Amino acid sequence: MVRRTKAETEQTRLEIIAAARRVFAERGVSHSTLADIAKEAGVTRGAIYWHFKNKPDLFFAMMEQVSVPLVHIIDENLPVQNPGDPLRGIQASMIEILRLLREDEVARTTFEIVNSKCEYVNEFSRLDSRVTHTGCAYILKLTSAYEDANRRGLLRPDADPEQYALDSYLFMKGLINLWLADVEGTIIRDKAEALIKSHISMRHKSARSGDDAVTA
Amino acid sequence: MVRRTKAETEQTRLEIIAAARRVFAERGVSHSTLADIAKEAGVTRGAIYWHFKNKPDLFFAMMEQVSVPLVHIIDENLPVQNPGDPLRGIQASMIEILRLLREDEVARTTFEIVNSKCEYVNEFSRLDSRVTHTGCAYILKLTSAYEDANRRGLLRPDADPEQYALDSYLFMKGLINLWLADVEGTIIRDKAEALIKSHISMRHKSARSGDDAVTA
DNA sequence: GTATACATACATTCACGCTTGTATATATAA
DNA sequence: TTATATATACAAGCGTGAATGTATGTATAC
Repeated sequence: MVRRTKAETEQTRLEIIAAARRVFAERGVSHSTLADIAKEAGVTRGAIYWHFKNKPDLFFAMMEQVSVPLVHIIDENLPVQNPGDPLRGIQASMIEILRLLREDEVARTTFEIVNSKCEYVNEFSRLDSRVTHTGCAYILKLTSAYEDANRRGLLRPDADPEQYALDSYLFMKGLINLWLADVEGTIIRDKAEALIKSHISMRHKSARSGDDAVTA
Repeated sequence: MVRRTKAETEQTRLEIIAAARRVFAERGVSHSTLADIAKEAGVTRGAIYWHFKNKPDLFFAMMEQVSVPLVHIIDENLPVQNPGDPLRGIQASMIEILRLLREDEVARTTFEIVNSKCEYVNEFSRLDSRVTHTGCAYILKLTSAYEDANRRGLLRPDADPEQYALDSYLFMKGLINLWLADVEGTIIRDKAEALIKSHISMRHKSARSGDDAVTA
């Protein structure tokens, strides 16, 4: 086969990425050959080398498919959702990220690969710093939200917004990791949402009964 | 060369592990060949196959070298250190783990490999569950400590010890990860200890000025 | 017609596990 | 005490298979 229409070409590109995701998830990135991926996608290695420079480039394209909606989720929930209660926004962003992991198989599989099925050396080390960069952006947004909450007098008197933000980020980072590792769901998959609420509730200046009493 | 004394044999074994650690750290586990490791250790592949079954077995031996002192640190600091204040013990265990990362290059390098330079598929997936298992043990110990603190009335009235423990574990998991990724030290390496104190202080039922006022 | 979007073929490199060879240590018997 | 047998601790080479990148072929959309 040969030259196709633009739409078909793009379709081929997407199918190669989807195939790469499946193969990466099963064998790990290092042990996934471009021949395997090509076979899985129903094309040959030539097609892959046409669309992507090499394996790291393909891997990066696969990551982009998820990092974009992830940033979108954060930006949608963090500040806008509950203008009156920033803590609500933070909590919402965390819960929505978890929902993404639960319901979006593409996102979940990609996270699994990025977390535990890729070695960040040589060509791939720059991808690692890219992940870190995205994380730092989330930290900054969390810091703003906590500063806002502090101005509104919602936080404990001894609160440091920047440290709260870092603490929350590390919590989410750890949560995602363990959530992915906890395949059987016995450790935290069923407790994750309650855990997030506990994490946020801990920051309130006073104890709260339910999770609806939100007043400044 | 051939048959040596027991002490020399053990020395060879240790040097092979040390060489593996260096090579793994540089090239990643998948792309490290046993020949590379042998050359780095000043032996041949034959020596490696004598001491270890295969690459996963060698990798596992490398991990054991660190997981043993890690568990020791936790057990030494968590309950025993400050019998009067369990929160102190939790904080101490966290700070000591960080000290291990900072001062023990063997531990630090091993953590780097385990975290971001190994793909947990096939033979290596069982090693991943081993890491998770060690983590669960830490969670249980943290839970006991928080339950103790709660009985002593140290925690916020709305505290749930089990959720506090999970939150702390996820925090440490995320902290170690980001600490390792933060090679330049600009993100958290210099703030890590303050962050731990903030994390613990947040759990106290009332705000505390310094970090020395510990009374039941 | 020509650039495009692939498929195909090829050459090189290289890791892994196995097998075989050998020098040394240790135990035991004479 | 010494000779011998055997286990130990490694070295070295080999065959197999496979992955990468590139070079080239080719049919089609534009």
